[in-house]
Amino acid sequence: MYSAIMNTDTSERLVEATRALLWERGYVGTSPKAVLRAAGAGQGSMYHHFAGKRDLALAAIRRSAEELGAAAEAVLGGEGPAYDRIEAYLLRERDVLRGCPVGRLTMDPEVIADPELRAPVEEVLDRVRGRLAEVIRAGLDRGELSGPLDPEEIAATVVATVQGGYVLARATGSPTPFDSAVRGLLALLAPRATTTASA
Amino acid sequence: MYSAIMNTDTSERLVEATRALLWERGYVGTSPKAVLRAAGAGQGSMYHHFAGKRDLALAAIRRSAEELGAAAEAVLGGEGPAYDRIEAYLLRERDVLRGCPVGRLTMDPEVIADPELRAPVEEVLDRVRGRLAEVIRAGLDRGELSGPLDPEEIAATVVATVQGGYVLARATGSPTPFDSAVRGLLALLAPRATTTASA
DNA sequence: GTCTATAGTCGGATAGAC
DNA sequence: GTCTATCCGACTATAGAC
Repeated sequence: MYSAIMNTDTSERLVEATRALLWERGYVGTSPKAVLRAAGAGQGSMYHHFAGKRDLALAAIRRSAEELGAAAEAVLGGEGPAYDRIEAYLLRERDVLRGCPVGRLTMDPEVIADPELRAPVEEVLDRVRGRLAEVIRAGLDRGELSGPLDPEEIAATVVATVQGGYVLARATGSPTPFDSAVRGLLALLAPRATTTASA
Repeated sequence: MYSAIMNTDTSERLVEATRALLWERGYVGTSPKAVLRAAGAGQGSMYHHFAGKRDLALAAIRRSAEELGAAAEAVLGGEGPAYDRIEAYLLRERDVLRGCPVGRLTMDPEVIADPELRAPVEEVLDRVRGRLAEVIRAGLDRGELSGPLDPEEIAATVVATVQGGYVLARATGSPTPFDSAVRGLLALLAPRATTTASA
């Protein structure tokens, strides 16, 4: 395809269908047959555009990772104070009960065992973590955040809280524990009486 | 089995093999055949002791949940200060790269869709969260923890950080981000200069 | 490019001998 | 209680017609 325009074509529909199924059922739980049914295509179409299940999943995972990275950058790249940007990241619109389309894949042994499939997952999660660390570091420098905190560690805590929040929400069948976890973290991050350790 | 003694029997081996496979591959990724191979049993044995895959998984999930609850209670039930007990919970021995044998199941659509399979997962996660909330509430009452914090929220944050830490660790193939997330959370929980909001 | 037909393997479960 | 034999459908892929 040298003409990149015009794409509600079959290839496109196959990738989108795969993304949805990967999100819901993971790699092991997603069959080519199910993808074809969802995309409204036949066997031949899929094997014409992709080498097989793995190749199709690779395209889908790459796109999901890209999308997640863009969404994170959209809320973290702003101009406000560090706390506000972290808050925006934590409170951004999410389909909590569906879980994270990227984080979910880490529980798939076949994804984790395959370096190429795992790479987009690792990269985007690292990137978000790094971006959060920058925001936190800037916040500490400007005195917007209190205490002797390691930016990399806090960034990991923030991402982990979100990823773990999905787990709690799915376990209970309700978004409530996700929201609780996020509010708890925000309370811990909230600038206290700025008496730092200088007392 | 009215004589509860004597159990390295087949039934026992089947449950243990199922627990291990469920942990590694999840419900959809675990086949009866793989369980039988791991347990060194034949088809007949399994269908004699259990009604089928689902029934076997139910037994395995219940046991894993029980074990997790006991491990959590062991570190949280101590006598020390709240911070120390939370720290003990966060730092307890874990096979980080294998993920959480219980939390992992929340990503399995067939487990989540089946109320009986989901119940042990929900219950134990709720129980740990409740137990942590008690510890935190006591810590706040005794002034061991600072600030206007909601015990239920902080408890959710603590459990979420652990569950999400597994995700980050598996994504990178290293336990490091799990440890970072935990240390970040401990730094946030650490009693500051106890100047609370009374200034 | 897309379709149907076909192949070989595995998944989950049953039947019946021992 | 445990075993082997067997069933049927699903999974992943290939072949070849259109």
